[in-house]
Amino acid sequence: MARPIQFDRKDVLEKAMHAFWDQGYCATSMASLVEITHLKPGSIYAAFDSKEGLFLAALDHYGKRSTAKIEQSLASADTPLQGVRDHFRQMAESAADPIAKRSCLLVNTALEFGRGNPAVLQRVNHHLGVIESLFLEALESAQASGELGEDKDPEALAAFLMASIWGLRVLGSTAPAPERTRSVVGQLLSLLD
Amino acid sequence: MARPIQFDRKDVLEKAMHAFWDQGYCATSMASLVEITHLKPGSIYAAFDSKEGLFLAALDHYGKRSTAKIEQSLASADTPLQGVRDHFRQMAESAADPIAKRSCLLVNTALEFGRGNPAVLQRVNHHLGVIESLFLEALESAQASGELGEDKDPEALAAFLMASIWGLRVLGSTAPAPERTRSVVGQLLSLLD
DNA sequence: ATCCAACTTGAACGATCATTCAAGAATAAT
DNA sequence: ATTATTCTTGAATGATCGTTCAAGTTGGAT
Repeated sequence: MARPIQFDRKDVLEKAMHAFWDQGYCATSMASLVEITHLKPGSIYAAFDSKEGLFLAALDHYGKRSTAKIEQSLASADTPLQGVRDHFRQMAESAADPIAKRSCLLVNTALEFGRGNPAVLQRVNHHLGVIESLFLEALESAQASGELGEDKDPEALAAFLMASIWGLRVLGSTAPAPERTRSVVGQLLSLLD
Repeated sequence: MARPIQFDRKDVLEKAMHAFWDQGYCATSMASLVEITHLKPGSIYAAFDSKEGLFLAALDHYGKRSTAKIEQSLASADTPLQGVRDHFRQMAESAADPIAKRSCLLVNTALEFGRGNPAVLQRVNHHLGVIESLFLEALESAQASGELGEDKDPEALAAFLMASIWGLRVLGSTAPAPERTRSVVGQLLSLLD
């Protein structure tokens, strides 16, 4: 029995996410968020409590977005292992595209906040954990079907794949050479054979 | 024929480096740098021009420090390939130690500055390039002596090792489990066999 | 039609930001 | 001892930071 919210929350989160992704948490000012979201300060604070609140919401938005993309890669492949390969090849290609976003917001956040902010780090670890479990699931399924050798350790491989993703993301923001990224992906995927 | 500088430049750079390493460039205020270095604002600006100038100097200090450490690992090993292995094992152990510094200042910097600041990114890429060339040298030397198989590609492996370092550094700042890091290192080193 | 709770607005807040600068202190050369 | 030059000091600068709030606006409930 009152005035309903005027803005589209998803749209605002998407815009805020890109701002934080591009510039980092600290370097993204409230003034720029006001400009980007076309909201006034009061509306932002009413909806998200604080700059950190808005950031956490944007982080969750990013997390869901990322896991959905991976789930799609895995689901649309012929076999589980092929899905994993597809996702990494796709990552290598997008790293070559200058328009595609650099690095990974989760990684950026983990590094920017250090051990300083438990609430933020817990959220980051949660999303990273979900992603890793998707890979682990695929690897275990591949092993069950005989696609992945019995001598392989799915858990160790999943952890390794996560570390590789992070490395690739950093690689993408330093060396823009496409063949370089493809070469690294080729190396790491050879561990799945 | 004038008053000489009173402070030890290396000492100041070391302190500033740790501050930037811990908190990032943006989150490290001039006020905190004044406190940490025990210099007054005027002295800092006289010696380093600006906050960014001090940061670049601290970044170079970090770069030299890092390359020296790797050179030592490689030089003190029995064989080139063993030196590479030693360095990664050592990295896995230090990642398990909560006292050891998290992540890598070069990577943090690359991610924090994005494509925004060419001067900073160029410096980061330079230091990363030096480190990669050290690994490449070791791998080529190993191949020449027959320690590394002729079927391996030293350049691709060196690029892969760099990506792995970055992944490990991120891993260290998210999941503190030591056996996890050791497992990842084991996986990636198996590519050298 | 009226009312009231919720949302929106935009100016204003004190705090902190990086930076400057004039005055004081210290040294090397004369 | 004097001078010339540089470094050090610490208060002050304007800008920008995240945040608040009182006034204005809107729309569902009665």
